[in-house]
Amino acid sequence: MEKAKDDPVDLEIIVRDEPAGHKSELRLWLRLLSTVNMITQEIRQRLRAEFAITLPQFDLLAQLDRAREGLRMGDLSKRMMVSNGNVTGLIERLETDKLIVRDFDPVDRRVIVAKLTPLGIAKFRIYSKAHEGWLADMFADVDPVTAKALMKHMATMKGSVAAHLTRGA
Amino acid sequence: MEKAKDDPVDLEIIVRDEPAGHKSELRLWLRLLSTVNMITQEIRQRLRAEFAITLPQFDLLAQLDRAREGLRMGDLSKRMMVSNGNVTGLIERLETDKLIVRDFDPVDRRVIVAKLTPLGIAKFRIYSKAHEGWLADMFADVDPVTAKALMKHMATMKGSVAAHLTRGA
DNA sequence: TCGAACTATTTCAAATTTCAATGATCTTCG
DNA sequence: CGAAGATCATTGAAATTTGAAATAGTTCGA
Repeated sequence: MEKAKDDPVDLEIIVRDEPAGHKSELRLWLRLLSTVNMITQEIRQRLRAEFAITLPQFDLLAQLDRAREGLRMGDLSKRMMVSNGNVTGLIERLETDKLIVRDFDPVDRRVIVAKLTPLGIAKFRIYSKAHEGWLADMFADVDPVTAKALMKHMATMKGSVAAHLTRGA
Repeated sequence: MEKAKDDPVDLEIIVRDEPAGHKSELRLWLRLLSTVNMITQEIRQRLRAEFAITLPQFDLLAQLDRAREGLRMGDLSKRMMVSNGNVTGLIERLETDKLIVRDFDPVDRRVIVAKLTPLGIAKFRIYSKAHEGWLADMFADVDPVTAKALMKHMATMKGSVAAHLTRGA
């Protein structure tokens, strides 16, 4: 006796789980997102309260600190994962504050390279140390084993995501 | 023969690890952040391309979809982890599009409750299904064991962070 | 070498976002 | 009751952010 496609039980399951039961992925995503948001807001608030600097500006300084020879606007945009126009505005404000400078590339005159000034380096050193301390505080109850597992599993997840992007497949 | 504090090797380690060796926390944070950014940008782009809706608007609709009886502006603000003023602007645009409505609370006239319209419910249902599918795609290479471990470990991390916030301890 | 196709950056409009200040309403307590 | 203090939401200014269009410069093939 055949059953399959007309089995009422199967239909019931299908209806309840429309359309493909991806709830667990959604839950994982929401947990990831809310945790990151929580941390982000805490850092934003502390940067403002203690150093009167915004989080996006801190992020940009951090990129330049890691690349002392400077970065092109486009590279900054890619590394920060924000739009080109966004970087232009941030750079303008930081240049006004004398924390960075813009230099034209003599070889390719379309290219602009931004780098930290000595003042920018000095100030970021201070911000950066505090920032690391805040993270260590917030992660204090995460034991090393858990942290290590997270590093590994997040690498897996990041790889999966990167492999399934619409654009940069 | 005593050694300890004058041991050159120990000093070397200390110097290299100034000021308190929180590099591993920083690395974990950056990995978390970049992964979430990658996913966020992908979802933002797909929402725009396929449904002509912005990510913040989708997020707000999602909150209201989970609370069919409606939410106060302040609750929306807390759940979305954004400022009060931000929610006001988002709600105004969504109200213009007839996706949500605002009602005064008859008991407490300071309170405003936002809820989905039937149109909002119908449209969000479509957006939501697509959204879940995109997540499932992006997480396709994350095996269930890894996913389960991530759920658990992210709960630990979220708890640690929540316990060490400046504000809402 | 000319011009079409690319590439790097800026510009612009609209939306988002924060933070502080304001307005309106409630609550409490003398 | 009635004012001080607390709560809820909006407003306004400045910064951030996106996405598309515009600018300027480079490259490469006919």
